[in-house]
Amino acid sequence: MKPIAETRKRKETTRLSRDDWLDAAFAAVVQGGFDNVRVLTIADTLGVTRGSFYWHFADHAELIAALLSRWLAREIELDLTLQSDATDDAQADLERLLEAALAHAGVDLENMQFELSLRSLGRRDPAVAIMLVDLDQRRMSLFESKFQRLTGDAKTASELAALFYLAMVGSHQALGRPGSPPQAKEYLRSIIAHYLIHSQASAGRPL
Amino acid sequence: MKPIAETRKRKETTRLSRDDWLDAAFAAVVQGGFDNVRVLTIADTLGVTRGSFYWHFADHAELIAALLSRWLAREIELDLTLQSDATDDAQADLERLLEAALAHAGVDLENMQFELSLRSLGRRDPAVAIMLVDLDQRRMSLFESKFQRLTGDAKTASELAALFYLAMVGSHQALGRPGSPPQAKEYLRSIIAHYLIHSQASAGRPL
DNA sequence: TAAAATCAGTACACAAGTGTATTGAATAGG
DNA sequence: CCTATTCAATACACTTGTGTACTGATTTTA
Repeated sequence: MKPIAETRKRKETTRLSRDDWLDAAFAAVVQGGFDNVRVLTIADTLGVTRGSFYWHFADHAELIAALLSRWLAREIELDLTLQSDATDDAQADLERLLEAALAHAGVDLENMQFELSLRSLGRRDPAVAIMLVDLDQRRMSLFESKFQRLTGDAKTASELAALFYLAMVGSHQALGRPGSPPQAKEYLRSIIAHYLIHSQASAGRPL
Repeated sequence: MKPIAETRKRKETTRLSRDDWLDAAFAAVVQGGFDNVRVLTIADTLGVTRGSFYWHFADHAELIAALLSRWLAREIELDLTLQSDATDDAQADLERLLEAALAHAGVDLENMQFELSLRSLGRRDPAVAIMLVDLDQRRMSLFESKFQRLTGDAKTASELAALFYLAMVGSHQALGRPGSPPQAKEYLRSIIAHYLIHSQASAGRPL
Protein backbone atom coordinates (compact mmCIF):
# COMPACT_ATOMS: atom_id res chain seq x y z
CA MET A 1 0.00 0.00 0.00
CA LYS A 2 2.02 2.88 -1.27
CA PRO A 3 1.25 6.53 -0.60
CA ILE A 4 -1.46 7.30 -3.08
CA ALA A 5 -0.70 10.85 -4.01
CA GLU A 6 1.19 13.53 -2.21
CA THR A 7 -0.89 16.59 -1.45
CA ARG A 8 0.10 19.07 -4.06
CA LYS A 9 -1.37 22.52 -4.09
CA ARG A 10 0.45 23.79 -7.11
CA LYS A 11 -0.21 23.26 -10.75
CA GLU A 12 1.56 20.28 -12.16
CA THR A 13 4.24 21.93 -14.20
CA THR A 14 4.62 25.32 -12.59
CA ARG A 15 8.01 26.27 -11.29
CA LEU A 16 8.42 28.13 -8.06
CA SER A 17 9.70 31.59 -7.32
CA ARG A 18 11.28 32.94 -4.17
CA ASP A 19 7.96 34.54 -3.28
CA ASP A 20 6.16 31.24 -3.54
CA TRP A 21 8.42 29.89 -0.86
CA LEU A 22 7.89 32.98 1.26
CA ASP A 23 4.14 32.64 0.92
CA ALA A 24 4.29 29.03 2.00
CA ALA A 25 6.55 29.90 4.91
CA PHE A 26 4.10 32.60 5.93
CA ALA A 27 1.31 30.05 5.92
CA ALA A 28 3.43 27.72 8.03
CA VAL A 29 3.97 30.46 10.60
CA VAL A 30 0.26 31.24 10.70
CA GLN A 31 -0.50 27.62 11.27
CA GLY A 32 2.09 26.69 13.84
CA GLY A 33 4.44 29.54 14.64
CA PHE A 34 8.02 30.05 13.57
CA ASP A 35 9.07 26.69 14.90
CA ASN A 36 6.77 25.23 12.31
CA VAL A 37 8.76 26.65 9.44
CA ARG A 38 10.60 23.59 8.22
CA VAL A 39 12.11 23.34 4.81
CA LEU A 40 11.10 19.74 4.48
CA THR A 41 7.49 20.31 5.39
CA ILE A 42 7.05 23.36 3.22
CA ALA A 43 8.59 21.58 0.29
CA ASP A 44 5.99 18.88 0.82
CA THR A 45 3.05 21.23 0.77
CA LEU A 46 4.47 22.90 -2.30
CA GLY A 47 4.83 19.55 -3.95
CA VAL A 48 8.54 19.77 -4.57
CA THR A 49 11.68 18.55 -2.89
CA ARG A 50 14.18 20.62 -0.98
CA GLY A 51 16.36 20.84 -4.03
CA SER A 52 14.25 23.78 -5.06
CA PHE A 53 14.56 25.54 -1.75
CA TYR A 54 18.31 25.56 -1.69
CA TRP A 55 18.33 27.15 -5.07
CA HIS A 56 16.29 30.14 -3.88
CA PHE A 57 17.75 30.45 -0.39
CA ALA A 58 21.14 29.89 1.13
CA ASP A 59 19.65 28.28 4.22
CA HIS A 60 16.81 28.25 6.68
CA ALA A 61 17.96 31.46 8.35
CA GLU A 62 17.75 33.36 5.10
CA LEU A 63 14.17 32.25 4.64
CA ILE A 64 13.19 33.58 8.03
CA ALA A 65 15.04 36.84 7.49
CA ALA A 66 13.40 37.40 4.13
CA LEU A 67 10.01 36.59 5.57
CA LEU A 68 10.44 39.12 8.35
CA SER A 69 11.64 41.95 6.19
CA ARG A 70 8.88 41.44 3.65
CA TRP A 71 6.26 41.51 6.37
CA LEU A 72 7.74 44.54 8.08
CA ALA A 73 7.88 46.49 4.83
CA ARG A 74 4.21 45.82 4.16
CA GLU A 75 3.24 46.71 7.68
CA ILE A 76 5.07 50.01 7.55
CA GLU A 77 3.50 50.76 4.22
CA LEU A 78 0.07 50.20 5.72
CA ASP A 79 0.95 52.48 8.58
CA LEU A 80 1.97 55.23 6.23
CA THR A 81 -1.25 54.86 4.31
CA LEU A 82 -3.30 55.27 7.44
CA GLN A 83 -1.20 58.20 8.48
CA SER A 84 -1.73 60.08 5.27
CA ASP A 85 -5.49 60.14 5.19
CA ALA A 86 -6.58 62.97 7.43
CA THR A 87 -9.51 65.29 7.06
CA ASP A 88 -10.50 68.39 9.00
CA ASP A 89 -12.75 66.34 11.24
CA ALA A 90 -10.48 65.04 14.00
CA GLN A 91 -13.17 62.88 15.51
CA ALA A 92 -14.01 61.19 12.24
CA ASP A 93 -10.34 60.61 11.58
CA LEU A 94 -9.88 58.88 14.89
CA GLU A 95 -12.96 56.78 14.39
CA ARG A 96 -11.72 55.69 11.00
CA LEU A 97 -8.31 54.83 12.38
CA LEU A 98 -9.68 52.78 15.24
CA GLU A 99 -12.07 51.01 12.96
CA ALA A 100 -9.31 50.32 10.46
CA ALA A 101 -7.13 48.90 13.19
CA LEU A 102 -9.89 46.64 14.40
CA ALA A 103 -10.73 45.58 10.88
CA HIS A 104 -7.11 44.90 10.07
CA ALA A 105 -7.02 42.35 12.83
CA GLY A 106 -10.50 41.07 12.12
CA VAL A 107 -10.44 40.70 8.38
CA ASP A 108 -6.84 39.74 7.94
CA LEU A 109 -6.93 36.91 10.40
CA GLU A 110 -3.80 35.36 8.99
CA ASN A 111 -1.82 38.51 9.40
CA MET A 112 -2.88 38.76 13.00
CA GLN A 113 -1.77 35.21 13.67
CA PHE A 114 1.52 35.95 12.01
CA GLU A 115 2.07 38.98 14.17
CA LEU A 116 1.36 37.03 17.32
CA SER A 117 3.82 34.35 16.29
CA LEU A 118 6.28 37.09 15.61
CA ARG A 119 5.85 38.45 19.11
CA SER A 120 6.52 34.96 20.34
CA LEU A 121 9.71 34.89 18.36
CA GLY A 122 10.61 38.29 19.72
CA ARG A 123 10.78 36.83 23.17
CA ARG A 124 13.74 34.70 22.12
CA ASP A 125 15.33 36.81 19.41
CA PRO A 126 16.56 40.26 20.47
CA ALA A 127 16.68 41.59 16.91
CA VAL A 128 13.05 40.70 16.41
CA ALA A 129 12.19 42.22 19.76
CA ILE A 130 13.70 45.51 18.71
CA MET A 131 11.87 45.43 15.43
CA LEU A 132 8.59 44.97 17.26
CA VAL A 133 9.22 47.74 19.73
CA ASP A 134 9.87 50.07 16.84
CA LEU A 135 6.74 48.99 15.06
CA ASP A 136 4.66 49.39 18.18
CA GLN A 137 6.02 52.87 18.74
CA ARG A 138 5.30 53.80 15.17
CA ARG A 139 1.73 52.63 15.35
CA MET A 140 1.10 54.17 18.71
CA SER A 141 2.39 57.50 17.51
CA LEU A 142 -0.30 57.35 14.90
CA PHE A 143 -2.96 56.84 17.52
CA GLU A 144 -1.38 59.50 19.63
CA SER A 145 -1.45 62.17 16.95
CA LYS A 146 -5.14 61.60 16.36
CA PHE A 147 -5.97 61.74 20.04
CA GLN A 148 -3.81 64.80 20.34
CA ARG A 149 -5.83 66.63 17.75
CA LEU A 150 -9.01 65.59 19.47
CA THR A 151 -8.23 66.26 23.09
CA GLY A 152 -5.62 68.96 22.81
CA ASP A 153 -3.68 67.69 25.78
CA ALA A 154 -0.46 65.86 24.95
CA LYS A 155 -0.25 63.76 28.08
CA THR A 156 -3.85 62.65 27.87
CA ALA A 157 -3.39 61.83 24.23
CA SER A 158 -0.40 59.62 24.82
CA GLU A 159 -2.12 57.83 27.65
CA LEU A 160 -5.26 57.17 25.71
CA ALA A 161 -3.27 56.07 22.72
CA ALA A 162 -1.38 53.61 24.88
CA LEU A 163 -4.55 52.35 26.52
CA PHE A 164 -6.31 51.67 23.25
CA TYR A 165 -3.33 50.33 21.42
CA LEU A 166 -2.51 47.95 24.23
CA ALA A 167 -6.12 46.88 24.47
CA MET A 168 -6.09 46.11 20.76
CA VAL A 169 -2.96 44.04 21.07
CA GLY A 170 -4.54 42.31 24.03
CA SER A 171 -7.71 41.65 22.10
CA HIS A 172 -5.74 39.57 19.66
CA GLN A 173 -4.77 37.25 22.45
CA ALA A 174 -7.52 37.08 24.97
CA LEU A 175 -11.25 36.63 24.98
CA GLY A 176 -11.50 35.06 21.59
CA ARG A 177 -13.24 31.73 21.47
CA PRO A 178 -11.39 29.11 19.46
CA GLY A 179 -13.75 28.88 16.55
CA SER A 180 -15.81 32.02 16.55
CA PRO A 181 -14.44 35.48 15.87
CA PRO A 182 -13.08 37.14 18.98
CA GLN A 183 -15.66 39.03 20.97
CA ALA A 184 -13.02 41.27 22.46
CA LYS A 185 -13.26 43.56 19.45
CA GLU A 186 -16.94 44.11 20.15
CA TYR A 187 -16.08 45.33 23.60
CA LEU A 188 -13.59 47.72 22.16
CA ARG A 189 -15.98 49.02 19.58
CA SER A 190 -18.53 49.69 22.23
CA ILE A 191 -16.04 51.43 24.45
CA ILE A 192 -14.74 53.52 21.63
CA ALA A 193 -18.22 54.63 20.73
CA HIS A 194 -18.77 55.51 24.35
CA TYR A 195 -15.61 57.47 24.70
CA LEU A 196 -15.95 59.35 21.47
CA ILE A 197 -19.43 60.50 22.31
CA HIS A 198 -18.26 61.54 25.70
CA SER A 199 -15.20 63.35 24.47
CA GLN A 200 -17.35 65.18 21.99
CA ALA A 201 -19.52 66.48 24.77
CA SER A 202 -16.53 67.68 26.75
CA ALA A 203 -13.60 67.93 24.40
CA GLY A 204 -10.40 69.22 25.82
CA ARG A 205 -10.94 67.97 29.32
CA PRO A 206 -8.51 65.21 30.34
CA LEU A 207 -10.46 61.93 30.23
CA MET B 1 39.77 18.24 23.91
CA LYS B 2 36.87 16.59 25.62
CA PRO B 3 33.89 18.40 27.04
CA ILE B 4 35.18 19.68 30.35
CA ALA B 5 32.16 19.37 32.54
CA GLU B 6 28.51 19.24 31.75
CA THR B 7 26.55 22.08 33.28
CA ARG B 8 24.86 20.58 36.26
CA LYS B 9 22.61 22.64 38.42
CA ARG B 10 21.78 20.01 40.97
CA LYS B 11 23.70 18.71 43.91
CA GLU B 12 25.84 15.76 43.08
CA THR B 13 23.90 12.98 44.68
CA THR B 14 20.36 14.33 44.79
CA ARG B 15 17.68 12.32 43.10
CA LEU B 16 14.94 14.02 41.19
CA SER B 17 11.26 14.20 41.80
CA ARG B 18 8.43 14.71 39.35
CA ASP B 19 8.25 18.33 40.42
CA ASP B 20 11.92 18.86 39.66
CA TRP B 21 11.23 17.88 36.08
CA LEU B 22 8.18 20.11 35.98
CA ASP B 23 10.22 23.04 37.28
CA ALA B 24 12.85 22.46 34.64
CA ALA B 25 10.21 22.17 31.94
CA PHE B 26 8.69 25.40 33.16
CA ALA B 27 12.04 27.10 32.84
CA ALA B 28 12.42 25.71 29.34
CA VAL B 29 9.06 27.18 28.35
CA VAL B 30 9.98 30.54 29.81
CA GLN B 31 13.19 30.53 27.87
CA GLY B 32 12.01 29.33 24.49
CA GLY B 33 8.35 28.45 24.45
CA PHE B 34 6.70 25.06 24.44
CA ASP B 35 8.64 23.94 21.41
CA ASN B 36 11.69 24.27 23.58
CA VAL B 37 10.54 21.60 25.97
CA ARG B 38 12.72 18.69 24.96
CA VAL B 39 13.35 15.73 27.19
CA LEU B 40 16.93 15.49 26.07
CA THR B 41 17.74 19.12 26.74
CA ILE B 42 16.03 19.24 30.10
CA ALA B 43 17.80 16.09 31.19
CA ASP B 44 21.03 17.83 30.29
CA THR B 45 20.35 20.90 32.38
CA LEU B 46 19.28 18.67 35.24
CA GLY B 47 22.48 16.72 34.92
CA VAL B 48 20.85 13.35 34.34
CA THR B 49 19.98 11.16 31.41
CA ARG B 50 16.54 10.52 30.02
CA GLY B 51 16.33 7.30 31.96
CA SER B 52 15.12 9.37 34.86
CA PHE B 53 12.48 11.15 32.85
CA TYR B 54 10.79 8.03 31.61
CA TRP B 55 10.49 6.84 35.15
CA HIS B 56 8.51 9.88 36.20
CA PHE B 57 6.52 10.39 33.01
CA ALA B 58 5.04 8.11 30.41
CA ASP B 59 6.08 10.40 27.60
CA HIS B 60 6.56 13.95 26.44
CA ALA B 61 2.84 14.60 26.24
CA GLU B 62 2.34 13.73 29.87
CA LEU B 63 5.00 16.23 30.86
CA ILE B 64 3.23 19.01 29.01
CA ALA B 65 -0.14 18.04 30.41
CA ALA B 66 1.16 17.98 33.96
CA LEU B 67 2.86 21.31 33.46
CA LEU B 68 -0.35 22.90 32.25
CA SER B 69 -2.55 21.59 34.99
CA ARG B 70 -0.12 22.58 37.71
CA TRP B 71 0.10 26.10 36.34
CA LEU B 72 -3.63 26.43 35.92
CA ALA B 73 -4.30 25.28 39.45
CA ARG B 74 -1.95 27.88 40.86
CA GLU B 75 -3.38 30.59 38.69
CA ILE B 76 -6.92 29.83 39.80
CA GLU B 77 -5.81 29.78 43.37
CA LEU B 78 -4.32 33.22 42.97
CA ASP B 79 -7.53 34.43 41.42
CA LEU B 80 -9.55 33.15 44.34
CA THR B 81 -7.22 34.87 46.76
CA LEU B 82 -7.66 38.18 45.02
CA GLN B 83 -11.37 37.65 44.90
CA SER B 84 -11.70 37.06 48.57
CA ASP B 85 -10.10 40.21 49.86
CA ALA B 86 -12.72 42.89 49.72
CA THR B 87 -13.29 45.80 52.06
CA ASP B 88 -16.05 48.36 52.23
CA ASP B 89 -14.06 50.79 50.15
CA ALA B 90 -14.84 49.84 46.55
CA GLN B 91 -12.32 52.28 45.13
CA ALA B 92 -9.49 51.00 47.28
CA ASP B 93 -10.40 47.44 46.37
CA LEU B 94 -10.20 48.18 42.70
CA GLU B 95 -6.93 50.00 43.10
CA ARG B 96 -5.46 47.07 44.96
CA LEU B 97 -6.67 44.63 42.35
CA LEU B 98 -5.24 46.61 39.45
CA GLU B 99 -1.99 47.07 41.25
CA ALA B 100 -1.82 43.40 42.10
CA ALA B 101 -2.45 42.48 38.50
CA LEU B 102 0.28 44.81 37.31
CA ALA B 103 2.65 43.57 39.96
CA HIS B 104 1.90 39.96 39.16
CA ALA B 105 3.14 40.55 35.65
CA GLY B 106 5.95 42.80 36.74
CA VAL B 107 7.45 40.88 39.62
CA ASP B 108 6.81 37.41 38.37
CA LEU B 109 8.45 37.92 35.02
CA GLU B 110 8.82 34.22 34.45
CA ASN B 111 5.18 33.55 34.98
CA MET B 112 4.29 36.23 32.48
CA GLN B 113 6.59 34.68 29.91
CA PHE B 114 5.06 31.32 30.56
CA GLU B 115 1.58 32.66 30.06
CA LEU B 116 2.52 34.25 26.78
CA SER B 117 4.04 31.01 25.58
CA LEU B 118 0.88 29.30 26.65
CA ARG B 119 -1.19 31.68 24.56
CA SER B 120 1.05 30.79 21.68
CA LEU B 121 0.36 27.16 22.25
CA GLY B 122 -3.33 27.91 22.47
CA ARG B 123 -3.29 29.03 18.89
CA ARG B 124 -2.45 25.50 17.81
CA ASP B 125 -4.06 23.42 20.51
CA PRO B 126 -7.83 23.76 20.92
CA ALA B 127 -7.87 22.33 24.43
CA VAL B 128 -5.37 24.92 25.57
CA ALA B 129 -7.34 27.62 23.81
CA ILE B 130 -10.45 26.68 25.75
CA MET B 131 -8.53 26.66 29.00
CA LEU B 132 -7.30 30.17 28.31
CA VAL B 133 -10.69 31.52 27.39
CA ASP B 134 -12.02 30.20 30.67
CA LEU B 135 -9.18 31.72 32.61
CA ASP B 136 -9.60 35.06 30.89
CA GLN B 137 -13.29 35.08 31.66
CA ARG B 138 -12.63 34.23 35.26
CA ARG B 139 -10.15 37.02 35.68
CA MET B 140 -12.23 39.55 33.86
CA SER B 141 -15.21 38.74 36.01
CA LEU B 142 -13.08 39.73 38.94
CA PHE B 143 -12.33 43.09 37.38
CA GLU B 144 -15.94 43.44 36.41
CA SER B 145 -17.29 42.91 39.89
CA LYS B 146 -15.01 45.58 41.28
CA PHE B 147 -15.94 48.08 38.59
CA GLN B 148 -19.55 47.18 39.11
CA ARG B 149 -19.39 48.11 42.74
CA LEU B 150 -17.66 51.34 41.86
CA THR B 151 -19.71 52.59 38.94
CA GLY B 152 -23.05 50.97 39.64
CA ASP B 153 -23.76 50.42 35.97
CA ALA B 154 -23.35 46.83 34.77
CA LYS B 155 -22.67 47.59 31.15
CA THR B 156 -20.11 50.23 31.91
CA ALA B 157 -18.46 47.91 34.38
CA SER B 158 -18.10 45.10 31.91
CA GLU B 159 -16.75 47.42 29.26
CA LEU B 160 -14.21 48.99 31.54
CA ALA B 161 -13.19 45.62 32.84
CA ALA B 162 -12.63 44.41 29.31
CA LEU B 163 -10.71 47.52 28.36
CA PHE B 164 -8.34 47.30 31.28
CA TYR B 165 -7.93 43.57 31.20
CA LEU B 166 -7.17 43.60 27.50
CA ALA B 167 -4.77 46.48 27.97
CA MET B 168 -2.96 44.50 30.61
CA VAL B 169 -2.68 41.47 28.41
CA GLY B 170 -1.47 43.76 25.66
CA SER B 171 1.08 45.35 27.93
CA HIS B 172 2.74 41.98 28.34
CA GLN B 173 3.38 41.90 24.65
CA ALA B 174 3.93 45.37 23.35
CA LEU B 175 5.93 48.40 24.30
CA GLY B 176 8.46 46.62 26.41
CA ARG B 177 12.06 47.18 25.49
CA PRO B 178 14.08 43.98 25.30
CA GLY B 179 16.24 44.51 28.34
CA SER B 180 14.51 47.08 30.49
CA PRO B 181 11.22 46.50 32.25
CA PRO B 182 8.22 47.24 30.07
CA GLN B 183 7.11 50.83 30.15
CA ALA B 184 3.61 49.86 29.17
CA LYS B 185 2.73 49.24 32.79
CA GLU B 186 3.64 52.81 33.64
CA TYR B 187 1.15 54.03 31.10
CA LEU B 188 -1.50 51.87 32.62
CA ARG B 189 -0.73 52.99 36.13
CA SER B 190 -1.02 56.58 35.06
CA ILE B 191 -4.28 55.97 33.28
CA ILE B 192 -5.71 54.07 36.18
CA ALA B 193 -4.83 56.87 38.54
CA HIS B 194 -6.46 59.29 36.17
CA TYR B 195 -9.60 57.30 35.80
CA LEU B 196 -10.02 56.55 39.46
CA ILE B 197 -9.72 60.18 40.43
CA HIS B 198 -12.17 61.10 37.77
CA SER B 199 -14.66 58.41 38.63
CA GLN B 200 -14.46 59.48 42.25
CA ALA B 201 -15.51 62.97 41.26
CA SER B 202 -18.45 61.71 39.28
CA ALA B 203 -19.19 58.19 40.41
CA GLY B 204 -22.15 56.50 38.84
CA ARG B 205 -21.98 58.29 35.54
CA PRO B 206 -21.09 55.99 32.62
CA LEU B 207 -17.46 56.67 31.73
C1' DT C 1 20.83 -6.69 56.86
C1' DA C 2 18.11 -8.42 53.01
C1' DA C 3 14.64 -7.50 50.00
C1' DA C 4 11.87 -4.26 47.65
C1' DA C 5 11.01 -0.02 45.70
C1' DT C 6 12.85 3.96 43.52
C1' DC C 7 15.70 6.50 40.57
C1' DA C 8 19.35 6.71 36.82
C1' DG C 9 22.40 4.93 33.00
C1' DT C 10 23.14 2.52 28.55
C1' DA C 11 22.18 0.83 24.19
C1' DC C 12 19.22 0.35 20.51
C1' DA C 13 15.78 1.46 16.88
C1' DC C 14 13.51 4.88 14.66
C1' DA C 15 11.93 9.46 12.80
C1' DA C 16 12.46 14.11 11.20
C1' DG C 17 15.15 17.70 10.16
C1' DT C 18 19.35 20.44 7.94
C1' DG C 19 22.76 21.11 4.43
C1' DT C 20 25.90 19.61 0.31
C1' DA C 21 27.11 17.76 -4.07
C1' DT C 22 25.76 16.16 -8.11
C1' DT C 23 22.83 15.13 -11.69
C1' DG C 24 18.68 15.89 -14.56
C1' DA C 25 14.94 18.30 -16.86
C1' DA C 26 12.50 22.54 -18.76
C1' DT C 27 12.65 27.01 -20.36
C1' DA C 28 14.42 31.07 -22.58
C1' DG C 29 17.71 33.46 -25.65
C1' DG C 30 20.73 33.76 -29.31
C1' DC D 1 17.77 24.40 -32.95
C1' DC D 2 20.95 24.27 -29.59
C1' DT D 3 23.02 26.04 -25.74
C1' DA D 4 22.84 28.44 -21.32
C1' DT D 5 20.25 29.35 -17.42
C1' DT D 6 17.03 28.21 -14.17
C1' DC D 7 14.65 25.20 -11.32
C1' DA D 8 14.04 20.45 -9.23
C1' DA D 9 15.36 15.58 -7.82
C1' DT D 10 18.39 12.32 -5.67
C1' DA D 11 21.60 10.55 -2.64
C1' DC D 12 24.50 11.18 1.17
C1' DA D 13 26.32 12.61 5.74
C1' DC D 14 25.16 14.52 9.89
C1' DT D 15 22.41 16.12 14.00
C1' DT D 16 18.84 16.10 17.32
C1' DG D 17 15.03 14.33 19.07
C1' DT D 18 11.60 10.38 20.92
C1' DG D 19 10.63 6.03 23.05
C1' DT D 20 11.74 1.06 24.73
C1' DA D 21 14.19 -2.57 27.06
C1' DC D 22 17.26 -3.67 30.06
C1' DT D 23 20.58 -3.17 33.56
C1' DG D 24 22.70 -0.86 37.60
C1' DA D 25 22.88 1.71 41.74
C1' DT D 26 20.68 3.78 45.94
C1' DT D 27 17.44 4.28 49.32
C1' DT D 28 13.58 2.56 52.18
C1' DT D 29 11.48 -0.57 54.75
C1' DA D 30 10.41 -4.75 56.76
